[in-house]
Amino acid sequence: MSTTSTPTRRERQRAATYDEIVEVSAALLDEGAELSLRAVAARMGMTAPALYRYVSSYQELVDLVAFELDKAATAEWAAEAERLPADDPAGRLTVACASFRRWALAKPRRFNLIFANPVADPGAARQELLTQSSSGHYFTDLLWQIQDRYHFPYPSLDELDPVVREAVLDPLIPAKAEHIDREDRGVLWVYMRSWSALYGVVTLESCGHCDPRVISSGQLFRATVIDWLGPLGLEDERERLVGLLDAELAKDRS
Amino acid sequence: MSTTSTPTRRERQRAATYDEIVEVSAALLDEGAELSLRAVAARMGMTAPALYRYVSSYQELVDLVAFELDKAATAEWAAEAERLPADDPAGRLTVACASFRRWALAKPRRFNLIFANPVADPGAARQELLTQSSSGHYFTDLLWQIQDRYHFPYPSLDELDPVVREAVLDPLIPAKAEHIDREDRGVLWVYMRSWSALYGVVTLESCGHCDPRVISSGQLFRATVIDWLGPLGLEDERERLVGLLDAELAKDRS
DNA sequence: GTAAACCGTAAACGGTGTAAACTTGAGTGT
DNA sequence: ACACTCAAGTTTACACCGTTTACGGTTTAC
Repeated sequence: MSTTSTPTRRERQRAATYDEIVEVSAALLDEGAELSLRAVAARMGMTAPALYRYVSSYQELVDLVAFELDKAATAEWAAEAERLPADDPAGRLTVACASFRRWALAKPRRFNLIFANPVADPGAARQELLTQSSSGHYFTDLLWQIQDRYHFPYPSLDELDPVVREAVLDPLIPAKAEHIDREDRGVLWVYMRSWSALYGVVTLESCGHCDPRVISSGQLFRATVIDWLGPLGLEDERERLVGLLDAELAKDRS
Repeated sequence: MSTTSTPTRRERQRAATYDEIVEVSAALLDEGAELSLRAVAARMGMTAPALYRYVSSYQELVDLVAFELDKAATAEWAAEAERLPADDPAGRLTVACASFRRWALAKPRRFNLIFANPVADPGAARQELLTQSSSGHYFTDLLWQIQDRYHFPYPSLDELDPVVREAVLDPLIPAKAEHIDREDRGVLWVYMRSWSALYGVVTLESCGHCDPRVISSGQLFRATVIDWLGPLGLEDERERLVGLLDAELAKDRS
């Protein structure tokens, strides 16, 4: 069984092909071209049906690319956040959020593919991908570290709506959820709420559904992030974090 | 010139065709079928190129349908809000928001077409449509009525970021902006912020980018709306409005 | 060394948006 | 009433798309 030990030649080749598929797809996306099986295949020097050895449908190609680009993007802004020491999760979150937004505005087509894609209807396949979303894991983890350090308040299990309670006890986005004690799962509610806020502004800005000048000013995003300092127990760090945030936003205008 | 007086027979026929295009497109969308020129044309008993007498490209068809469906949806939840008297804008806003969400979850493909569509890149055409978005007008107007009645605080012009100030002075989404005194344009900032919050949760839920159980519980949406009661000066109405909101949310679970 | 598994091809089917040329029929001016 | 105009359709054609099928070679494994 070479699945865990050294991969065989064929396996390496196959993995490389997968990488190239993602790479080429990302290039097409960034060029503004349509993401299509034929275009990807052509640029790889193959014919379209050959791609069916790697993905079983166009939708699966999209899912693959979305998943990998999410992973890559997460690594990107995680790297930016690592400018700050590991014992400063609040600073890291601030930087990561700003990087997330910067990425979403710089590569709107990638953002759209990953985050503004209906994930609900087809049933099971995409739901599972959502479960292992890299960005989801990363932000959940940061938030858990912040709770560990700043002890922001969160609802107890019996304060939660029954349906929500069920969801935080058996979470779809597990992240490090197993590391979190059962009674402390209320933090996940805070996670969901803050993710909703972050996702909201960034999607609004990336999709352009408001005044472009307001987007470029960054004030909508700034205000939204600042609103969340309190609920996350970061009031004492306010000045420092806002400074950090403004420094990040200044990068966008250069 | 019969453009303003009685439309000529040809004009009426043409308008009817436009209506049918939108109608058929909506039907296709709701059936889960792809929205395509050929499908629309076929269902109308025409050939695809004939549609080019009405729209100059596929994108323009999409824009047309999006615009009209936005108008129709706005009329729909405006009608629901009119259960409440005209001098209760807060109640109307509460009901309208809940209706908006209900519509977004019930007709996700319509929602996606209108609100989760990149509007930024192509340049001018779609930007103009955004300007005259019915939903934008409706919510702006309600918020202005609430300000008129409850006098929630809003930033003065010199408190605003210069770029944002420019945007509120010469707004892209005009609504009844001309009715608002120049110095009072800061309310538009509150409008943008609350629109961002509403758009955010609803898009998150409609696109399914979080735990489906949390979506069905409605708690994420509920919490977001409640968070905005304070900033809109509706703290005194809190109990009544939350009751109204919960009554609306209860409809979804039946 | 041989059988099997894998990776690619070519050909084909039905679908898409779009451009061009052509027909038809209703509306208009004299 | 007749001719003219022009809008609203048609047919044909092209290039692209996802997908299926049948068919070759290579590479691997026993």
